[in-house]
Amino acid sequence: MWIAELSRRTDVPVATIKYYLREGLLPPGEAVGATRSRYDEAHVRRLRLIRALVESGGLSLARVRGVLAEVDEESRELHEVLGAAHGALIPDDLVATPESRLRVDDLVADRSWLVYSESRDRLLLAAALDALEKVGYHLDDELLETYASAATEIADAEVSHLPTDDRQRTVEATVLLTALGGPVLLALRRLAQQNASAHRYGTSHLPG
Amino acid sequence: MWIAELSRRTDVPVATIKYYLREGLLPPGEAVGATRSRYDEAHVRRLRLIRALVESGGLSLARVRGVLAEVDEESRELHEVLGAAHGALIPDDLVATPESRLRVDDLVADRSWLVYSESRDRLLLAAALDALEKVGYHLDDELLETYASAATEIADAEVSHLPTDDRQRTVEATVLLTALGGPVLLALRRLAQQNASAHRYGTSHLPG
DNA sequence: TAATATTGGAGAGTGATACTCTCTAAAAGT
DNA sequence: ACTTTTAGAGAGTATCACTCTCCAATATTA
Repeated sequence: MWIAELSRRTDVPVATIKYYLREGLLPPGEAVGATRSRYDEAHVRRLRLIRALVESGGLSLARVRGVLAEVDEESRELHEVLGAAHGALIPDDLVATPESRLRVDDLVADRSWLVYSESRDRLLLAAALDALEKVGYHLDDELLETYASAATEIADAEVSHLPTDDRQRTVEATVLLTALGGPVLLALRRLAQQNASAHRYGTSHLPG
Repeated sequence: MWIAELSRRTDVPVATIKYYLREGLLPPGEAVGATRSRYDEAHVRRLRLIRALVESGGLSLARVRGVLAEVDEESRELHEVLGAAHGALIPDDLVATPESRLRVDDLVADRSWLVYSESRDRLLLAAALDALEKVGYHLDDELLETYASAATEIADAEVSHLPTDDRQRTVEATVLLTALGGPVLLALRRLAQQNASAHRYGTSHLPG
């Protein structure tokens, strides 16, 4: 298909597709003459993936580029792709206090989680805990444990629901579920918070 | 304290504080003469809250402004503040298919969640589900139920851990926990995903 | 065959966001 | 008297993610 059809199929303006091509987010089409290239289903899928990560996952194009590079890394073992993709999703200017880092290491050790010791996700969690401390809000162990248990249930279910037929699909689904499952989970948590809050504080009015 | 000290105490540049004042994110100090204002602890707290929401919660200043407006709405009942704050946290250009909205309504009804029927969080969840559908990834009922159960556990724990001594603190803690608890939860989920993935796919290498 | 439309490629322009800088006149400290 | 700080307002800057404009080279249609 030509670029116009690719645009129609994905609802992405031609100018934007050209921009993604320039930025290396989308691989070039098959050149047919000097002013024409042919695109295929892989381009449609890739373009939809990019838009999903940007629009719904809230990723910057730079981060999408990093994630796609990992997705395309065919040589990596499947269970390494997840860690690598996670790494690409994480900002690179993270800092955390030694206290939080230790707390995270202890949590991981207590649960015997198989996580690379250099995993940047550890740092991400430590930084998130620090952010709460900084505004005077300490997340106590009980709540943190509840989070960790819930996270375990979720992650186990997610990984067991991953398609395994085709490597490329598995990798794509992994990235998608990590990036787009987050918003789903957070939205559910908010609905559940409203419910919990209504039960605790809502005496006078009943939700309609 | 003068603006210089406010800046020192919060690590926010004077120019940025002035910008927040202009933008109405920070209430003006007590004017002392024409070229001098006095700021107090409330300003320190407010400024730290703003930075936390922006830097760690990833909110735009426009959204922070909306959240703060709800936080300052003294007349509202406590259990309404949460819904209002949630509303302010949600983008206003959301759309979702009727199918997803129905699915969300059913989920809420099945669990007998006390959630306002007009709650924009319903729409947020429906839109998140749509985003996954759009890239050809259907979140099946089993996984959605797992998410919902986990979300319930988390939300119940969160709401029961909220401080209740002082109204202003409760409201602030609610906003903080909603905005900054998300990153904590997502980071934990990622660590748990790596663990699950290692158990499922990681046969040859052991994490070091 | 002539007129019209589409494409690849590259550079420039745009609009939003979140600052950051500069300036002025007033006042406070020394 | 002199230096420093401030409020307030406007202008300038950096980044991001497009979006527009242009050109020569084709393709398509009349």
